[in-house]
Amino acid sequence: MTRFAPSPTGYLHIGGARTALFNWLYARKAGGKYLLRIEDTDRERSTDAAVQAILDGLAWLGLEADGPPLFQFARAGRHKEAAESLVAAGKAYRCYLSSEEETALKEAARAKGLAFRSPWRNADSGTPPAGAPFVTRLRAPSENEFIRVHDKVQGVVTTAGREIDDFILLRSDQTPTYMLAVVVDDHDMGVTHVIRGDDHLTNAARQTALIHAFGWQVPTYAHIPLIHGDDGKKLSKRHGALGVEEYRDMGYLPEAMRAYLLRLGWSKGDLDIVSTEEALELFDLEGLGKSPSRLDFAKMGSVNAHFMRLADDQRLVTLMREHAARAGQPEIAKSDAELAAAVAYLKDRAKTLPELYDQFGFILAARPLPRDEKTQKTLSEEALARLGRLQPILAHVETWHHTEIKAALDKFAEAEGIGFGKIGPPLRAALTGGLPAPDLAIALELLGRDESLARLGDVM
RNA sequence: GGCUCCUUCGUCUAUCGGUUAGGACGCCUGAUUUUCAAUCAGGAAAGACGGGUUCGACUCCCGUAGGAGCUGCCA
Repeated sequence: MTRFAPSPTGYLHIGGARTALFNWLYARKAGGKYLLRIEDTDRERSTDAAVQAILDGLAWLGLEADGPPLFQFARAGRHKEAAESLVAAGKAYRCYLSSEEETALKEAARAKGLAFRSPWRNADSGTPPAGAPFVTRLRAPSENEFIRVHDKVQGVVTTAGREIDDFILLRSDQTPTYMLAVVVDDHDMGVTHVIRGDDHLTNAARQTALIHAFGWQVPTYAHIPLIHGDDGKKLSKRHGALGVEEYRDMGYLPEAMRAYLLRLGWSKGDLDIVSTEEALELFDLEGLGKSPSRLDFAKMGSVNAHFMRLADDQRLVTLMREHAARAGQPEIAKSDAELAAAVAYLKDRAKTLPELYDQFGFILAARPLPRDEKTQKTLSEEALARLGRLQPILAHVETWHHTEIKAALDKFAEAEGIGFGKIGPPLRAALTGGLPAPDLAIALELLGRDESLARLGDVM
């Protein structure tokens, strides 16, 4: 049983997406379940829009949970009850410190290099002021105890009890903190494996102390290194900490995102691009790396190109149309079937969906095509004369298919007694006006006979 | 400040005491060639630094430097 537990305070960024992917893969591989828990105990910062963004992002990535999402705040009652059971058992206590007193004590503790302890942790600290607000704190492990976290990535991490402070379980308004909620929920949900960012590594020691207080089973931890920006600094909005929907809008395929994210921090020998199907067979915690990795858009592009080639042409047409619409680009006035046929030739020339759309540029261009200096030069008098002789031949190609067109072109070049190098450039200049386009026979087929002949006519 | 974690080509990584330190992306060169790509062939490119341990260290230990995290009534 694994879980992905984002807090809905912003979009689902790429690091979170990778964490979700690893949890999802691990559960599926092991025949277990993967659940989603929305950690919304911070009422100030949690928003419904963020919840939706996370849900949408995960859906786009195809990382559906094995059950409905659990909203943590809805379980506040259970959390409170759990904390109170700890108080009753003497493992936690009520602390009546004012915030000024607390700040002073914390500063003093820090100056001495000790973790914060409240005087209220001791039973003989006096009678509680009647009606005064209080928080509930964990009675942290004693000075000579050690908490060991057995982490599948980081190894055994030992923390001295004196390093663990009497952290708050229940705030003064009796709502649970993150530390309490995580521990109680993971236990109640039956979570056995916790795969999360290593920003939680030191929290794992705290949580382990809490779990011990409850007398519960400690889950297996795997703290994965964070993803950094391409400058090695922490991921920020400037360099890639975008919501996953922005990657979608940049024209990446979800299966490519999964493959790229998988390799960011996980490896299996020399394997490079690992499809989701293969990953479902191969994923393991042993392959997780220990050092932070950086986002590399160039690599991401090449991975995406790989999956574009494998993708179904009709699907690419649909996705490409969605993108063009979203980007406000003109629609391509051709049927899906026609486009799919073209995509088959054009998709290995594009790394992303917008690039695929751009490949249609030469088809979309309106007649007469503008000519730059280079095309003008290519269309010499000699070349134009030759195109004039080619025109009727193309007009009579029986089936307008690239193999037949190619045969006609070759035959023409032979008849003219010239290499294709003499006919290709001017023909291309006439047909595309210098825009990038595929092989000429294919370009001719895609353009259609009428348009092709019309473009030839335009230059003569 | 204290505690914890990390450190192999520009990037993602393989290596788990003995290798010419391998692969991928990117880059460079060449081939192909009708543009741009794609493709194919080749190339440059790495163990942060300093000490140990050992017959032998990228690999184990210590230190230094750099990076990151935690140290919240945030998660």
